[in-house]
Amino acid sequence: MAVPDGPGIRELELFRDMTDEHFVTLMRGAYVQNFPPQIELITEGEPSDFLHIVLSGAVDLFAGWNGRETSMATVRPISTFILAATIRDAPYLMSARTLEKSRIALIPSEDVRAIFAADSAFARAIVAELAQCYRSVIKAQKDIKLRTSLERLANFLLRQQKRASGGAEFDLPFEKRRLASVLGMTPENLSRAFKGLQPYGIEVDGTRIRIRDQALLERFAKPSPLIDDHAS
Amino acid sequence: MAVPDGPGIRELELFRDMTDEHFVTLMRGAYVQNFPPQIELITEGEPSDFLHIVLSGAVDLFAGWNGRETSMATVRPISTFILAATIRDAPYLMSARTLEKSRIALIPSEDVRAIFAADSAFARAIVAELAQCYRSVIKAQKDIKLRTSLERLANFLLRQQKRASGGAEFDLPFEKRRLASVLGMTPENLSRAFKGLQPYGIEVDGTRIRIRDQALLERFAKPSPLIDDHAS
DNA sequence: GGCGACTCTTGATATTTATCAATCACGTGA
DNA sequence: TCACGTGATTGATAAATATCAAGAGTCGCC
Repeated sequence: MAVPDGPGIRELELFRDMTDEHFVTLMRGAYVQNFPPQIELITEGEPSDFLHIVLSGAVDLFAGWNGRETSMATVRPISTFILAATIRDAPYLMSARTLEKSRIALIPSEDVRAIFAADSAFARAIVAELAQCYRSVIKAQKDIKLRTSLERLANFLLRQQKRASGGAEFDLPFEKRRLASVLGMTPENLSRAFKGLQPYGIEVDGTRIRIRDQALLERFAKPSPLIDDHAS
Repeated sequence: MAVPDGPGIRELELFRDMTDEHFVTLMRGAYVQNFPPQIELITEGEPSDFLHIVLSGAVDLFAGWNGRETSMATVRPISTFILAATIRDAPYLMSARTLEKSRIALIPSEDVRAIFAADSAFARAIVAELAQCYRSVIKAQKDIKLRTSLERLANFLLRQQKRASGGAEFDLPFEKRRLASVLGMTPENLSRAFKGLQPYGIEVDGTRIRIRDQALLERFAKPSPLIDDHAS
């Protein structure tokens, strides 16, 4: 029930430039909660009552249809999720579950919409964030429509490598079966895809990845900033 | 070169609530142009100098990688495209080309960003539009990750039917090869997919579609508002 | 009317991906 | 320590999808 004034939130791009007064108002109705792993935080189809912010841990956004399920994205600290549903006051399009023990801030959607109308700096930040999210999904869409699973994996590894300081070795950020789902394939196929990348210098040991020949992998993966740059 | 004060733009949700003064300012730098079919309006990777608005005709948004190409969406009057790139002042993630003879309004991105900062009603409208766009892409992503090509086609037909007044017969809104690309398959496979839907009461005659048994098709397609409702 | 360019369709085949079943590896807790 | 559960891997097979190569229809145009 503590007000989430701890490290992080205020420094989020989304809240950085709004007035103190509005920030306090927003936080008054908010609360922070700790969740164990594998807890379903929201369910697709439900009304969006809260804007969620991951303070620590990790959250998986996923969606289902007709008995199938697919992982759409992983949210890591410190960022928000389901902003769009909150803004439009529309039902969630995705479900969310904790991957690890996580600390989540919840801000009533109503308050977000109210302050959004009153604080133009906040409004601007929301627009920037939404535009960013939109572009991320477009990139994911291009990834899946233009590339084979092997190419998707190769490019994922390059992106992950960059995120993990750029060295030749790094760890996968989550379980392989979730990676498979994110990349739009089955766990069995992911195993085979890793083998398929051996000729391009990929070594796998459990969750540890080693890129033996950076140039060779890049020649195969052909990463493009218009798909793989998460920043722009 | 005429100022685009004709029917439509001002009534767009995006511009409806902004002040007259700001609207006029925005339109001062804008211009309207007619394009023949198959003209490439923008190219992915280029800086986003203009917000585009389709006044009449139709525009295809597509993306390419490594010699492949895929159709991402079709923009029909009256709506904008590449709003996100304009807002973030980032390069286009998609290219755009006219499908038919089209009338397009172009508003300098700089002006959009300036007025956006000054007019809170405009800012709010942009947020609503962006959130809408984001949700649309999420739905498209779910469509492609959770469904087979046959299911995607079946649901596309149901969506198209609804858009075309809901009768048992309607026309495809564009060429089959583009439809194939939108649905993430090859033209050959689309042909076969249409045949595969015959047992579910689909009849195809050129661009004309007939749904002989609505309930049967829906039982197969299992449309979901969380994927197929374009409105919410 | 008939040529040419184009899309669409069809068939044969290859590739990619999924499914099913079994085994392996690893960590946890009794 | 050893069973147990879980995720990862592997192999065999099936299904989905793509590719290649014709052919058939369509449309505009001379």
